[in-house]
Amino acid sequence: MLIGEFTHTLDAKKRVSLPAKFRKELGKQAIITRGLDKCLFVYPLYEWSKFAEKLSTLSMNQKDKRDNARFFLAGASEADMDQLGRILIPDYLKKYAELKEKVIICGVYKRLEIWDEERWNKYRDEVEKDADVLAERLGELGAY
Amino acid sequence: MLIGEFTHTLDAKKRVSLPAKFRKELGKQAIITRGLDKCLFVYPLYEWSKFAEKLSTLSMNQKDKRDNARFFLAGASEADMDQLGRILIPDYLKKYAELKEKVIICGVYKRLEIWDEERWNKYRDEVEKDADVLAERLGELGAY
DNA sequence: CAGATTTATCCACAATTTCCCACTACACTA
DNA sequence: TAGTGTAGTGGGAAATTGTGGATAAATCTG
Repeated sequence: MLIGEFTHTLDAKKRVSLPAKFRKELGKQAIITRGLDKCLFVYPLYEWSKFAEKLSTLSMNQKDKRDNARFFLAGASEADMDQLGRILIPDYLKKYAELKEKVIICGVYKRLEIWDEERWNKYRDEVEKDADVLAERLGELGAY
Repeated sequence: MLIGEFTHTLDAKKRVSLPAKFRKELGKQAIITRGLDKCLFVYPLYEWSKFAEKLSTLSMNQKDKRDNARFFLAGASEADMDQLGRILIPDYLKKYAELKEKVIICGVYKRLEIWDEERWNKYRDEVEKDADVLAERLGELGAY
């Protein structure tokens, strides 16, 4: 189970080291793909293959299915770790997620997510704000 | 497994080098043909024969199926790589896909697709906008 | 058949990627 | 607190990749 939040740096050669905690679980090979909300997803190979297999069997005759397959498959890339547990972020994924030097790596159960630090902070602030509102309402309604 | 996205150039002699990553999987010969959404499909020989087999056994008495078969089969052409892993794009395919100098080569699991860079970017932006749909699909396919 | 144009094969350069090792920082142990 | 180990970061050298061009073979044309 991949949980926790880490700040790492993306070096000039577009490498990031994955938190040591996650390495055994990911094994030697992981797949990195476009994720939702402009972050990147990192899956252990076996998790991803299941997903890819399903995607690839979607009928080619329907445009929305083709679109989906392209987004996730073309957006994916094998990320094999070097001996120090770092992976390489392909250019197009770096652009997609707008990664700068500092990135956030967080575990979300079966996958990791990689965020640009700034975008992550903004995102989290918003979620937290919403949570306050939610909590307030709950309080008003006497749900505590 | 052919995945990933690469930007390459189509030179004056209508050659493109295929990403090194894909070469072993494609072998010395591939089939290139018209693809859907105005891109080109590139199949490894083995995958192509399966695909062609399927196409040719489609019922001959439905017009749309016949059209389909013609579209893919008549448009196909052998693409043998030179020693540096480049293939030649026939004129009629170059026109069909409106290829200019910069092209995108992306892997969609069992085939490659070749897109004109501009068209690809526009296309992807649109797909990306439908994040809701993507998220939904992810859910359906059990990627959470 | 000669000349011209296209097509194929080969080579060379430059830039990127890959692989390896070194350094620092922090934590845990003795 | 010194010592040991691990984790994260940075950089150098070698190998590979992508691209453009040169030369040779083939095809076309008048």
